[in-house]
Amino acid sequence: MSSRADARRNRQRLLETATRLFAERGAANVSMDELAAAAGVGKGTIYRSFGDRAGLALALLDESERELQEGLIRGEPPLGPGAPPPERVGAFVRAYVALLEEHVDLIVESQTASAGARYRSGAHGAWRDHLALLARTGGVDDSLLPDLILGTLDGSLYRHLRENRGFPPDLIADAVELVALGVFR
Amino acid sequence: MSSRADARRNRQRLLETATRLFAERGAANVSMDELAAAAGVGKGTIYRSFGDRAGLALALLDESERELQEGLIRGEPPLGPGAPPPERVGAFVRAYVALLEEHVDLIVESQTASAGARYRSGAHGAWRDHLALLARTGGVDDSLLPDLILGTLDGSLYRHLRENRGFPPDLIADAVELVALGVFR
DNA sequence: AACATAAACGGACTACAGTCCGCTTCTATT
DNA sequence: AATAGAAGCGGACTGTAGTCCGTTTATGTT
Repeated sequence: MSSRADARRNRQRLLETATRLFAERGAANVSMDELAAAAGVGKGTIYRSFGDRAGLALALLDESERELQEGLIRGEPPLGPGAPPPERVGAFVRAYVALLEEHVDLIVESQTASAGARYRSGAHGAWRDHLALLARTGGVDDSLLPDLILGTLDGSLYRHLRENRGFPPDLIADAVELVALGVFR
Repeated sequence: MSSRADARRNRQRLLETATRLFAERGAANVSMDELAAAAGVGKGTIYRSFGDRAGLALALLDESERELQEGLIRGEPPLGPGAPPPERVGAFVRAYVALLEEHVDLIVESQTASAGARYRSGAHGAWRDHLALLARTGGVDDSLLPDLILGTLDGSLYRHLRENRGFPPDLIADAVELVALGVFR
């Protein structure tokens, strides 16, 4: 990691403080100045550690995203290896909807900054790779379909469907699964 | 429209000036202050007319979106009425990709502002309604699938696929069509 | 322990979206 | 034509993301 201990400590404090503040008042209602003040550091320190607001959101998502990745690689089937591709696609969709349900705010924050920050994140690449692998295994074109399926799992779309249109997570997951399986037939 | 002639005139000038500036330097590189100055009005006038940046983008998109809507309602099949639903879905996808190709920047701008501005726009509702009608006609669930298909046509995703991943419009349209037809089978 | 130096810090500063409200201009009415 | 009131205007102001750079501090070296 960072060579200096104080930097690691500050980063850790920022992550903890951000988690708390975001939980208390909603990510969208916490400014970077407030976060800096609450964590007792200068604003520059946040930006040194995380680059920008999207980077902070991505860092806060990191743990949950790693867990899901772990499940995909080493978990029990059908999420992990062993089950036929269509079932694994369904399991992934459900797991990702659970992630959305818990962290929409962060996921949306991670998208808001300058064009396509999230698409270039490591986690997003992992989801794409996973779906691409399943596609190849199932004999399906793997170049664009993974991105399109992930498009149906977009954060602001999910929030819109949940909050404005009133659909429950299960129904959304069912519909996304239907779309995904339509191409994995 | 507005009751006052000067307001209509200012709105028109703003639309023309914005079109020109956006074309010259890219929408993302034109600030609201610059636009106001270039159009010779105060900044408040922009906000009175368009609400916010997303509203301005939506207004600039209006003409092209109306054309597409017109094509859906009164155009020749397969875009217009008369062809079987799956063919009409394909035609819509291609037409929408053409719209994206021409106006990604504006479409992305129309999404950037506060949560889900675009989802609540009239045009987006029209696309959803259109796909929902086709779904019903084809005996397919129409509650969520239209939104998910539109999710695969998201502006920032499209830009990412075009600019970062290097796919040409045709391939993207093919893939989206495949996804859409997968559920409309 | 003292030092050199690179890493990290912090807060003033910039640029920008969006708000607010006192002032101006249009227009319907007489 | 004069007028009153509503509609619209404009630019100073606010809040916030992100940058910049002079100052401070951690750490490896002697």
